[in-house]
Amino acid sequence: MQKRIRLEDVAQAAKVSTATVSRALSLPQRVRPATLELVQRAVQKLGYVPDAAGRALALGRTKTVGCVIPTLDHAIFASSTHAMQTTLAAAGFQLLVASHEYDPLTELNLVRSLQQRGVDAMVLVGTEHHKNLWKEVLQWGKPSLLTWSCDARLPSVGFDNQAIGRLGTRHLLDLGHRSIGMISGHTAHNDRARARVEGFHATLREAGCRVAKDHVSEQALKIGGGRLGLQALLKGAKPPTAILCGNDLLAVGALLEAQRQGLRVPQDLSICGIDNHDLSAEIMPGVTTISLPTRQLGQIAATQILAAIDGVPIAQQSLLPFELLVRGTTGKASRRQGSTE
Amino acid sequence: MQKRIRLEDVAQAAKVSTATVSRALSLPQRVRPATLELVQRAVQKLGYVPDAAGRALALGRTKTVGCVIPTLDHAIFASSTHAMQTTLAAAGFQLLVASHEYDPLTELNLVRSLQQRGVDAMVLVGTEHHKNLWKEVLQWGKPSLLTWSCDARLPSVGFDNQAIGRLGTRHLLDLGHRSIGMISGHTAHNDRARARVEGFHATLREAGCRVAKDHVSEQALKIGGGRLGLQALLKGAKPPTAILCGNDLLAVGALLEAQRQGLRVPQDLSICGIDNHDLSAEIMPGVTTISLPTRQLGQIAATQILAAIDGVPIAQQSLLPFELLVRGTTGKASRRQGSTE
DNA sequence: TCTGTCAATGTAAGCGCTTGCAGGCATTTT
DNA sequence: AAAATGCCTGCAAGCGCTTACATTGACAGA
Repeated sequence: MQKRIRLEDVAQAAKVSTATVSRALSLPQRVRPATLELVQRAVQKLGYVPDAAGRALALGRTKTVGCVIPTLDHAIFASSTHAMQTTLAAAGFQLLVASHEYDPLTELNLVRSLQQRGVDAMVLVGTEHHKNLWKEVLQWGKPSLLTWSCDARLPSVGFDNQAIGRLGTRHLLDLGHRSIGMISGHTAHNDRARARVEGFHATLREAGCRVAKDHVSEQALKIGGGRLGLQALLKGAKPPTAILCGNDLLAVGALLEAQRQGLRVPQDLSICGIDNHDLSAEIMPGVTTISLPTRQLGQIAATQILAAIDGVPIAQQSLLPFELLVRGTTGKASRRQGSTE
Repeated sequence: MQKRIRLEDVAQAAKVSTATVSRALSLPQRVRPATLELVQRAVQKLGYVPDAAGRALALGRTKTVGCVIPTLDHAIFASSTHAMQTTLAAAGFQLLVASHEYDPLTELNLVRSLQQRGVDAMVLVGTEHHKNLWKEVLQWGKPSLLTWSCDARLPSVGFDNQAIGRLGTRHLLDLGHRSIGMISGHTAHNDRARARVEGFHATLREAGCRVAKDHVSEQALKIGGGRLGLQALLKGAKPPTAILCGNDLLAVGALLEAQRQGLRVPQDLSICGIDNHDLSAEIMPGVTTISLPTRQLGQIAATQILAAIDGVPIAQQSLLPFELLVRGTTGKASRRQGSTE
């Protein structure tokens, strides 16, 4: 294992000073073409790779953005994160991703660790965080960005999750359903899930519908959770005739479970998801869902954060649009269903 | 934005030297308890956060591991990567993840960028890479690890992908099928996919079965790909009676498409996947698949890489076990099917 | 020919941290 | 009581890079 090649080695090989090499590499136009050539040849020959630590120390910037997300297991975060990464990479920035599995303390530690590592900016998901996290991020002195939700305390690019919940609920109401349930992700430490449930409740309240306690079930955000959720909702005395699900995996789970139990979807039960997961379009019947532009979210977040790093003032709050995609799992409430109350 | 707090500020506040502060933080037992207390109080009061760049420069190590994967979009990489991250985090290491979307040149650049950033080790996926990547990784001087596949050139922890292809094919043969097709992911730049296809071909050859050209279709690794793949295979003169799919998303796609076309699975068509995706267990009928311990893969990879960083010699090749999970999408070839040839 | 100008290059001072070395002091050993 | 032994602590050198400032030299104008 030969010693690492430093800028100085290149300088020696090219018979110029380290300053010149440095300039040749970062400001080629400030160096005579002949010299540039010389340096490049030396770099080539020695296989020189600049050391980011040294540069970071000298510059005080690392060309790195930290991103702390709840989990990589959901396709949805994978997709927005990936879009961010791509956009940042195009600008020469590296994305440092870390996930905390919905644990606020872990999240706090991840943020600290990223700050230590000198990231130039930080991207967070959601508004609910450890108390200290807010404090430390706000007094950090480098740009931070909230995603998925919006909050006045920090520039944000995300959704009005309550409105998402409302849209889904509205759709079911419009179909004539009056007994509507919800299968949500766990709302502890998850403001997105909570807001969607709030939207659900608010809309029903405004429509004059009562929501039975046992018409809402919290489950893990996966297909199995949807199954369990439906089982729970069906156990009640008056099962709902329509269900809003916190995401599409839950919706698919509910759909599969309904089919297993011999319920016809949508004749006997309507199901609406959120996310527009790949699967929802493919399965039979197609899952009615609310489509969120997640790639766009990542891309916009990246653009904003790059602007912020450059000191350009950025929009405080960007709310992204979303849209209802009616497919096969939602249908008119039957006469009998609708009349119930 | 107040100036960043440095070690020296802490030293001043605690009225000791920077050396003592440094030691207090990294080797507390080599400092008098009273002094330690003093330093800790100062750190606390000033909210000091050590700068990783400075430390990296002084130490020559960054406590960082780079990981370059094809994509975050597949649950399967998300899962192994996540497991790695967790294990590394427990040891105080950060994982730097970057994905290249199956583009060798992008991958090369990512690797270089990570090397620049001074990662202490590198984790790669698969054996197929840009020519220069191999060269540069091998002469890099820090530990690297291959995952998902194995290759003698580098320590590896992964699967015998050809054997995986064989196992699936064997299963279909054992059920009496003789006309077997395969829907694979794109094999360009993807040695895993290619090895599985090879296993498929080899097993059939050994069994004396001919594989028609139009019995193998390459598709994008998603449900839609599975649909298209099945359509392609059914177009041929003698459609196969059983299909091996490169992963479970393809299998589910094939299943859904078969159902749409009125084919009964498994009576008219058997389908076998690879991966054991969540979905496969939930959908009806359950998808027969080969289950791969992906979380374990991530965990083992992390453990190995940590050992390598510590200079402990590690196993050159770790092949992980996998297992056939027979569910509802594969069944005996019907008399008529079996007799064909 | 001399001076002023300007572009190209070199010199050297850090960036924040760790650590080998040496000094200072208290406790033991002789 | 003097010398030896160790434990703490401080001093200062450097890790690899950038950049303000100094220097050099070429060329234009006088």
